[in-house]
Amino acid sequence: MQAATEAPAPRVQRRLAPEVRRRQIVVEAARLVSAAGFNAVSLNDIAEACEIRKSSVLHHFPSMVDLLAAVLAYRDEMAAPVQPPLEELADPAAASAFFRGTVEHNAQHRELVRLYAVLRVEAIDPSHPAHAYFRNREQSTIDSFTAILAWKPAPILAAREIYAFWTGLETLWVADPSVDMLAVWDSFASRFFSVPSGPSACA
Amino acid sequence: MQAATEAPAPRVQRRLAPEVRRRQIVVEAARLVSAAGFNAVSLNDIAEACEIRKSSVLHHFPSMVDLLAAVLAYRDEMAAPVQPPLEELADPAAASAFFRGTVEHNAQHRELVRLYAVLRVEAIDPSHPAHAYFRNREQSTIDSFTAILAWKPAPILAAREIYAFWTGLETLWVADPSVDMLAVWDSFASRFFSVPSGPSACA
DNA sequence: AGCGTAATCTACCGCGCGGTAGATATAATC
DNA sequence: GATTATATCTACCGCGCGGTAGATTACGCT
Repeated sequence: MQAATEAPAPRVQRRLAPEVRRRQIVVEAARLVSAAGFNAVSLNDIAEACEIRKSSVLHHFPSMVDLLAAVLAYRDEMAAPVQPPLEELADPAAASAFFRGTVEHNAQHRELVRLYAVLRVEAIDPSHPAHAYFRNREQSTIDSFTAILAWKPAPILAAREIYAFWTGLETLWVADPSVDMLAVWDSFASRFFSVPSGPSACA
Repeated sequence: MQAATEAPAPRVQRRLAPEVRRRQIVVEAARLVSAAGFNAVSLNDIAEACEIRKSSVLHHFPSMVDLLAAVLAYRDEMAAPVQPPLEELADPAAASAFFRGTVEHNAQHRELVRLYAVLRVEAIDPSHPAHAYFRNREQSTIDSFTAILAWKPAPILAAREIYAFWTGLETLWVADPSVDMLAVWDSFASRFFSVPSGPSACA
């Protein structure tokens, strides 16, 4: 029966290169925020995930809002592997393939999709620190879609439709991982990208 | 130059019947939560909106979580005007009309739609007090849709598709009121509810 | 091995949080 | 008008929040 009830955590102070630590903080913050939303995550939560103190987090990021900005930049960096020029997507087949490929890609990056879905809705509130970011991003995304869907009778309407479905599907999938996102996408896309005036469309 | 720099708020203590006050608290809480999410609203915010103290709010509701439950019950109460039996919706025309009518109805109740959209995503987190509520609600909604869409080749897939689009569209509309929700809905529904084997479908 | 930089730490600040306890005052009833 | 029930109030509690100040210590460099 040793009397040693002490030393529950033999912590050793470990020092990381600034860029390494910064990256770790951003990654852990993204993980926590994607799970519970920015409003539900504290400086201490992030510090604990990195096994440091909150003042050390603030040494690398001046404030929580700055850290959130870094998280958004991190998401952008991770979620844009390839972006072909819009001119190459200006017909139904190319557009369909592009969208499907992106859905396929996102289906393998659950956490990033969840981060986007959660923050986007939280940021509807104009006082949310990510409000402007998402307003701009949403606008430019729908603008791109409108350009891609120029062959549709009502491109703006179609762009809003596909964006609404896309985000709705991702949210559904984030809430329930058992949903086969690609199957639901194909169900939608088979109608959305069909050309009803074509010779074989009504077989 | 009157020296009276006092009495900025000539407050009079007003007493309301419990059911009236309870209702007021729930309505104001719903308004605030729909705007910023449950995580961003405090007891004090709600009390101020009712022009009482937070301890008075807690006199009517034992805790914030109980108040949230009341808010959810309030939403259910407001958002279910008529619900025809499923058997009457078992064909494309009836289903299409039912869905369209509900979208039309929701387009006139922005705040309730926003409340649902915001809480639903916040509650993806299992530790959120509304998590179980939305898990159940989402499941039963998709189950109902599956029954209504039994005439589709893949009813479950179709149910998830229409639910994803619906919620995505509502979220898009909540974030940007300039979106014509009904027009985007019709764009989607005209394909979703069309019967490609019909004689006039490909005119 | 010794030095200097700076990443990390401890300690603290003011504030607002959800919630509790008990005093006060409003309004219905007799 | 006096009595009573209770809605509302004031005051307080412990805690965790984001953020600051300054001491400490790990590590690269010579």
